[in-house]
Amino acid sequence: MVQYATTDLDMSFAVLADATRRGVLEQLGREAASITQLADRFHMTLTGMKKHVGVLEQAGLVVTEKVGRVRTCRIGARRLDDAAAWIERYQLLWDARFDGLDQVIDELKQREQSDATNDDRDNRGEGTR
Amino acid sequence: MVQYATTDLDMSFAVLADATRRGVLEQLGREAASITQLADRFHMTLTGMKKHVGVLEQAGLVVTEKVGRVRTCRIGARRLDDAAAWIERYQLLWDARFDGLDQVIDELKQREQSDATNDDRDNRGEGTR
DNA sequence: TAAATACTGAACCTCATGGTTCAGTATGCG
DNA sequence: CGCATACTGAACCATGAGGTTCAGTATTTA
Repeated sequence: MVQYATTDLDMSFAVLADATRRGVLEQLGREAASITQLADRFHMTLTGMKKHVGVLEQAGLVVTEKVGRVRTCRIGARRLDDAAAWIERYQLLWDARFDGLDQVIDELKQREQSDATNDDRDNRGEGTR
Repeated sequence: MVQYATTDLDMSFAVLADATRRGVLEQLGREAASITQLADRFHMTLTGMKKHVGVLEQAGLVVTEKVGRVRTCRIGARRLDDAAAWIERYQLLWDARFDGLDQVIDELKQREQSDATNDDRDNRGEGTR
């Protein structure tokens, strides 16, 4: 479908945006588990958990292996380095920006105060029709 | 339930799961911009970009200020520390898990070899934990 | 004052997500 | 064998995300 246009980074972050999936990752980080065990632990149907595991597996964050009728899930070889790297890069940008802007911010705060006496409504402009 | 204070983390990661939003953050990290400028840069309607900015603003990652008819967007005071922290914590878990399993894996490989000389082609040896 | 600019909000569209139920299939056990 | 267990897949559902258009409102500019 459409989804293949999305990048690894998109997928990494999207995967992490779900609390259940983060929980599963942490759980598997501690100990391998079957689908049933995970479903129980997160109060969800087998089918529902299977989907989450599928997402995690497709992202390379989890590997599974079926032995007999039991599918065992473990954390996968892929780390979250790309996501971590993006955030780290952004932190640098942020630091540079804010370090350089410290004076400007002070100025803005002062200006804000004088503006407040004048006009403090910013987003609710309609009074007249 | 076992879950975290899901909302913040959920939001942080969800915000980052969109390439446009990541781009906007990077852009604003370099230089403040109006909605129109951002919309142009990312080939999107004003309304569309406004929504993204709204999401970023609600997450505290962007602040905006309307002066006259122009709304100027800047990166906000909030850093991505919570997201970074989660990933970092997971990296530790991951390392511990995989470091701890190194010997096991080595053993398994060796066992594989001796098994191959035998007759048993079953190498799914993780049964014992 | 009239026209262009910049944003805003409502309504709508399409598609993905997170979850379910239900009906299988394969496996293990007594 | 016959039943319970464990997973699988299809179908369905509700919600929300990401985007659009269209019709405004407010501000600047000529």
